Amino acid sequence: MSVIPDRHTTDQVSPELEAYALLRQINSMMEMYNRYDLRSEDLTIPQFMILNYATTEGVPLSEISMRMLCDNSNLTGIVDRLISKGFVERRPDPQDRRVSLICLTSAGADKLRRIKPRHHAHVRRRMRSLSQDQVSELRNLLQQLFQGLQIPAVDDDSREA
Amino acid sequence: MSVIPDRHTTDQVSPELEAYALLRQINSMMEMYNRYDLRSEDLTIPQFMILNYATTEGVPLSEISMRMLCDNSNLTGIVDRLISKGFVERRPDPQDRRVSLICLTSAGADKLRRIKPRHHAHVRRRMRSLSQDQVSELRNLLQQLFQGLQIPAVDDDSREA
DNA sequence: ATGTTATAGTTTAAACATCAAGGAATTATA
DNA sequence: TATAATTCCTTGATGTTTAAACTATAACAT
Repeated sequence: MSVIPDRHTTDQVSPELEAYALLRQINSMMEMYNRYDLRSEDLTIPQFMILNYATTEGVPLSEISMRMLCDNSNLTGIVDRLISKGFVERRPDPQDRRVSLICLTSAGADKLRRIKPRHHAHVRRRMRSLSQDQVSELRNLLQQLFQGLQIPAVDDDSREA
Repeated sequence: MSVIPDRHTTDQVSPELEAYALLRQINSMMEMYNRYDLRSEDLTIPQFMILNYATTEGVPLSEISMRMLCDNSNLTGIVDRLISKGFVERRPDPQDRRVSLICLTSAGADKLRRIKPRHHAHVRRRMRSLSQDQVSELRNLLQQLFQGLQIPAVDDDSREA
């Protein structure tokens, strides 16, 4: 392997690194498309995600942050903006006064009903370069990889005990 | 290892949407791990990425932003921070006075030599839940998907004028 | 009751991203 | 040569993310 740091290609030798680089790039491009789609609706990606997780009955903020794999503190500001747009509201949980429930308003539900089917259609269309079988195969591989990631990395090179 | 049960399971019907959801989640988790790894080196992910693209001879900033699929304006501040840490420097391009070349310092090269092999090893290790064949298969599918995304979704007419 | 620990959410500051706008240098075109 | 269009980079406004510190509530142990 070359020691000299060379500009482009020769670094990415292993299939693992190639696969991961592709995964990141695909994610970036899909995000670009999603951002563009949502722009005309005056929504950002995280705002749309929260809208998707909220319900009319209300969902605890921390449940949303767990699903979104992010910290509670992220959501505070995003929820604030969604509230100012009238799409969600905060309501205290009568069972547990620490919890604030994120509730979809009827305006939010309308918005979601209008956007979501189109978003899903876009995602499906953007994956048309794969056959149905290939999509299923991809999903299975990603599922397996995801589950492997769930159990946090115990380092090999760091001998414990 | 239960992946959080999704309340809205009725939404995720198609393999395409499932695959995309998994891709996003995997990307999030890998980023979490990467961020954690780099933390001890006092580097952020974007800083590490720029470091990887920079060379001692110098690379135009816009070349880096193209590779990173981001805007030039992102990099200005990140490069500033890398400069203040002594890992890169800006040099004017004698050929074209508009461009500023991002040059890896020897300190930056040292840092990179120390971090990069470990980072690559981590990525490979985190994909161990897939066999070698599965990794190759995944790479091929992602490659195909990525190429399909390259040409922006023009609905039907993929004919060249 | 008292104190400890854990959980839910917010706040803050620093870093990053997106987008629009602008300055400076280059290239294209008349 | 003049001017228009383009390219490279930066700046500023708005929004998101991370990490740490904080408030308030809850659960649990003496």
